[in-house]
Amino acid sequence: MATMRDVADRAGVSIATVSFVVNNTKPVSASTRERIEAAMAELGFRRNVVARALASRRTRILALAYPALEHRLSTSAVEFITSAAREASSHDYHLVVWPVSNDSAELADLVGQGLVDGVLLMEVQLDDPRVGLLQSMGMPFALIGRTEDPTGLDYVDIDFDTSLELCVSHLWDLGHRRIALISGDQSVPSFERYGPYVRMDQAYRRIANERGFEEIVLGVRSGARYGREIATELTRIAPDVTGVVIFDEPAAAGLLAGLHTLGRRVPEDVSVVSAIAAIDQAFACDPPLTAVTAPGVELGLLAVQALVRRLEGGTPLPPQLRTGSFVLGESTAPPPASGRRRAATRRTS
Amino acid sequence: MATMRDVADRAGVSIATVSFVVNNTKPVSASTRERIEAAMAELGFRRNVVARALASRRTRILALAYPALEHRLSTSAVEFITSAAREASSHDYHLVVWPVSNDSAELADLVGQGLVDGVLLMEVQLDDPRVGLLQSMGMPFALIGRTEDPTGLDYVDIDFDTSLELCVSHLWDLGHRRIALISGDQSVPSFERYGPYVRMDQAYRRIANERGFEEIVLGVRSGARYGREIATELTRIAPDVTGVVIFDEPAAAGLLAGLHTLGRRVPEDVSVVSAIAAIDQAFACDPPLTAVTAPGVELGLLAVQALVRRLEGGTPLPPQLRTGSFVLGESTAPPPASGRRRAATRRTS
DNA sequence: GGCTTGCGGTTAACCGCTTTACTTGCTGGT
DNA sequence: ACCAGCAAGTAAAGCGGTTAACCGCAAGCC
Repeated sequence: MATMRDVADRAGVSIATVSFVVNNTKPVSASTRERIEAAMAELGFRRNVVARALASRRTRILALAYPALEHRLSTSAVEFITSAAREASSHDYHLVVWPVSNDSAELADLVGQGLVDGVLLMEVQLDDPRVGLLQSMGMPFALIGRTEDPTGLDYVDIDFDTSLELCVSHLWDLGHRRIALISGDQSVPSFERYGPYVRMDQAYRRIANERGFEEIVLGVRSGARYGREIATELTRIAPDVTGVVIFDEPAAAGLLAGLHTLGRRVPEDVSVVSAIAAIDQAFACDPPLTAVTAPGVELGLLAVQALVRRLEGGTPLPPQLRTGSFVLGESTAPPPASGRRRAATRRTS
Repeated sequence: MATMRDVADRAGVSIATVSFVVNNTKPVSASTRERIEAAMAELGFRRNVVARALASRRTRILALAYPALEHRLSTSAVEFITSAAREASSHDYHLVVWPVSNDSAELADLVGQGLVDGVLLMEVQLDDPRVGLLQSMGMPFALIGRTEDPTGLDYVDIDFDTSLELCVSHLWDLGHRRIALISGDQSVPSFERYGPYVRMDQAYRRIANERGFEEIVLGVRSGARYGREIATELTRIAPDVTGVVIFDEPAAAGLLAGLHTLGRRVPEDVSVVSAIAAIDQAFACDPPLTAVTAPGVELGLLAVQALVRRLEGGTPLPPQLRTGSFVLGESTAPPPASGRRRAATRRTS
């Protein structure tokens, strides 16, 4: 590979001048610039990013740190990674992936190597130790998700309130008044302080309260098999529920299958809305799921933008909350007559 | 961050000696080593990987290049990336993701930057231009997938023959004799030279020939909605088929849903086997799919091993073909009586 | 005792680029 | 004619390591 030295020699200038035109960092006369550009073209010059990183103390590499253990929002994860990498590349950054455990020693180790300028933190816990760690190491970062009190931090996240609002409104407008939420099982140790579950829960309780319907919340572990189980559980605990919002992608499909096995028809007997789904996933279900899609692509992009903004010293990007788009499937319909009667006895907002 | 200079000063040795103990690259007396290690611990020294990369001309960074356009084997992609990253990290390498288009100019550009020591190529076409490019640039690489003639290349891939054998044997042993393959639609431009489809096709024709059953091949575009369409197609074209092997994860779910809609029961009327599936995905279907899982984790690991081996100058790893594991679901059963009769008139191998 | 050897370290030359300080040649104001 | 000011370039000092070459010294050998 040709170096700047080679280019400089060939153009008859000093190496510094080459640097100036490559980075456009100091004015250079048109004629010299031309000679240099010609030389670069002839030699097929590409600047060595490692040397540049060392000299400029900025590697232009970002890390995406995500817990390898469990991929809760897994289906959107590829979209997310791809989107983040593309956006990074459009800002002339690279993206490395760090599948770190929640153990922050591992993260400290990686950060200490000085390979990256900034870190994107996925799957943030409400009291995530990694946040404090990065702060104490002086490493810029942005969150996908957020801690309990994310004031002053750069973050992007799903707008759980609006997402759930979309789901519930849809059911409500169809006439449902017994609407359950199936969310993460917070008795599972690693789930108990998981932001999305907590926030979805809060949103549900707020909405139930506002609209005046009874709160029915079930916890499910992530995974299709658990979705099947929860179908039984739901039927046992709250047989009169006509509308279900489920917040776990794999479990949603399992729920559908489970209800089917139990002889409960969807959507005739029960309507199901998935509060998070990749669009293709929703289509793969039978019946196709009515769902709010996961804004993975958008979040990946925004997270990188926020981080880059911070790194380049611009005004920080304000926190971004995003909702996926509502996709009408065939898993929702007006409640059966009995359900509707029940509803009539209640306050209708 | 403490530098080697700091450590050297504190331990009262030269910076070279520090380098030798850090890299264990030259013998150092026990006492000096101890002093240096103490100094490192006290200062919290972490060697700067960028400086090391520049000096040693090895960045210890690997790139994972994958076409961002379409993620055909998408569900296993996260597993794959994670697994590759973990394996890389266990060899003290980092992994950057390059969602490049098939345009090899983009790849050439990235390679030219000198950031990485080697490249993992995903979604390799039978006549992938990127292979020649990397060779001509002298950049070590390993393939996930393989070109038409991969002789001399480092690659890992799915063992399509064995995978399909598992699927067909299962159906055959249940008594099926009319067994169709639903694979990628090779009339779609970007699919026509796609290795997995071609190889799965070949494997099917070979097996059909060996066992003496009629070849019935349908092409489907990737995606659940197309799976639904293909259900109709299948029923129209070959209504007497009792066993189906489908090689597209999203379409498999769609196929199930489509058959259901058409009133064809699975597995009573038709048995369905997915020749590639993430385990959770298979469970999410209704009925749970009998499937051969995608060996994404294993392939990610092996690909990195092959590449690292090449980089470190060991004897190259021979090509690795892997089959996922067979998962018995509830989408397969003996064929209906009429189907079985038909079969009896044929050669039973 | 003189000479080779091997051990444990040190010196210093890079790796390829960025960036600050400095030179040089002009222009122009007075 | 003199000096300030500016534009265009250059020289050189790093950035934080790696590594080849070298060096002093004690042991080993005849």
